[in-house]
Amino acid sequence: MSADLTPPAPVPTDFIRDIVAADVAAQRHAKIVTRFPPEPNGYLHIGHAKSICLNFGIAREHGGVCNLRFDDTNPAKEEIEYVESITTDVQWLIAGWADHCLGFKPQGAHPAKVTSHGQPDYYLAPVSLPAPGSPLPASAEPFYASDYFDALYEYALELIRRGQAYVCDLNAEDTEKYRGAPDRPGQDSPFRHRSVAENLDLFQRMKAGEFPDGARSLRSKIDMASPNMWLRDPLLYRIRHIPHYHAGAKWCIYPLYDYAHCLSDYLEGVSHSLCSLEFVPHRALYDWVLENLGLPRPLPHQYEFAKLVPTYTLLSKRNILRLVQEKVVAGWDDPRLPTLSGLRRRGIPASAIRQFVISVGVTTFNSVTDIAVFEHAVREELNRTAARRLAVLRPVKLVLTNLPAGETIACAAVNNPQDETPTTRPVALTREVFIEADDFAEVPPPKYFRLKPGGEVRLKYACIIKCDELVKDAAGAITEIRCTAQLDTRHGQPNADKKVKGTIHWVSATDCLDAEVRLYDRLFTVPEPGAAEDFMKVVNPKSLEVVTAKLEPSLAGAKVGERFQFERLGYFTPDAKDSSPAKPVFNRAITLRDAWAK
RNA sequence: UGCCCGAUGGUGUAAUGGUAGCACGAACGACUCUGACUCGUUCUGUCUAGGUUCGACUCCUAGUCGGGCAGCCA
Repeated sequence: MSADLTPPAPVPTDFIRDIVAADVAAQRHAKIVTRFPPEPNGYLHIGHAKSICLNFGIAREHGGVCNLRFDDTNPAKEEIEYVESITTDVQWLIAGWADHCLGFKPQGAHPAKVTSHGQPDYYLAPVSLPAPGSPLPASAEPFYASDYFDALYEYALELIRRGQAYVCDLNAEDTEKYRGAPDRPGQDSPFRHRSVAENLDLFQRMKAGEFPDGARSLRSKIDMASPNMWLRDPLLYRIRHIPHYHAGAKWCIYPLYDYAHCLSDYLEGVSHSLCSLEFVPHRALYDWVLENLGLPRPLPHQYEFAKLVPTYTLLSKRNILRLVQEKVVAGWDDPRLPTLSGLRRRGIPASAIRQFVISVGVTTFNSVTDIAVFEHAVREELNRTAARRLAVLRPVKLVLTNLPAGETIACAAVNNPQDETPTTRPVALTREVFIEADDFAEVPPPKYFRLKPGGEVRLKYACIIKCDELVKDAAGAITEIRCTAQLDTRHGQPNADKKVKGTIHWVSATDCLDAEVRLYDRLFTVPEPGAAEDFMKVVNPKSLEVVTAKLEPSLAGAKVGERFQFERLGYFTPDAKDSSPAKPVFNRAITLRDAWAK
């Protein structure tokens, strides 16, 4: 977790931040508490990054806290693998930016019985840090909705006592029939008018495991004729005789999202509960549960915003899972995927992801964001921070005929021209070098600045060379380009200022490193793969190209997490899984902008 | 064809009854030991029709178009 030296970008306001600011001004909450509540059933992607940056952003702007909470109320889908990856990804994304706002709870802690305003209540606070910004103790852990099952059960009992919930014996099919349709009112369940005593008895027996899966459910008693389908006596609990990855085998009844989520927010003292637009119809239910329990503390409120939809990418967990299962990609962390682990492995800095999702803004309009906005944020960050190195992806041999074999000419290469006081490193020019195949054309197209027969070009950081002659094999392919080096055009030499139109990169053929380099391109060929009949049919067959490149020797020490600009090519990082000193593997995060290619 | 939500350039977003701005993108140009970066110029917008008002992107009405809602998923 390195410090982020990015100057604090001005945070644009939005309608949610306006609401929070008004609540702060009115002192409606003792503290601003938000939460990021993923279900641990998949990996986090860049869409989640928008939610993370909103929730943590609001917390940090108000000296508040944002709890990481696993919304794990469906044991059929959730796995420990996902809680681990999600925890890692969240911490990576906010490191150096909002890590001091991350809300974790003491290990093993459950909501405590407390008294609030003279009333019995439950509450679970995040660990309190000795000083603001101090690191979380190793004993802290994320919040889990499944830690609230006891409290949730007590609240359900209370709802029953208040006559607001009942045990229903309808099966799933009949429940659906009774619910009616959006343009047709539903019908009351025949079990809607059971006595409180009978409901209490039945619900306790549900918990005790007396009934099979689906035999009964606990339902809210709201309005079967409501125009809002989510108010037609929605289920609160279902019976599932399966163990839970976190709660163990204790339960066979599990709460549903709409019941668990609002109460989880309440238990944690959440002030603002932010979710995406598809939950708008659920908001009335969120409020109903909280309001009908007579809770003593201030209630959290739900606000909704539009999801991020970038072009040329697929964001739903279900679809990403399919790409993984059908081996279109190599795993959840394949660098072509928009998962946070994939983006990290590809070499995308967390700060660029943050900058991107923040720049997109927060509204209630379902929009599609041009992926170019993301690419711009990545380039802007990497241009500022990445050290420059020389590397040749598709090497062609070039011989400097006036330079004796074995002689080396010391040159100084700038590490990052964007630094206020750029430093340099030595690179050695030798008789034989590699240049990029693209940088030579026997028959140059119009306006070609690079090397051509009889032409001159500068070898970056070295000198100007002139192309004298080509050596070809029997098939006519160029095997060697023979040039003369104009050594007096080196930096500090009399003709250093001589101008040529083109400058190309190079690597010494006798002092270089072989490396596998993975060149990634968009995974899909169309802007909205999700709108295609079958997104499998619009997968880009050229999304990955692997080359054996020649690298300048200093790249031997490259470490995972370091990012480099290979000059004139793009930004690259060692692959976290496959790269080793003996066999370096680099991933291309993104190319440089290339006006010439167009 | 019930209810809810939304609509500003190619894209995203700002303007909260008072000059429609910013960013991405595109085109052209300058600069350049990265055809990068940087800089300059240009491009394109308030869904429609009424109404309120001195004045409407903003408020009202109707329409059009788009999205959402009928899991014992979240």
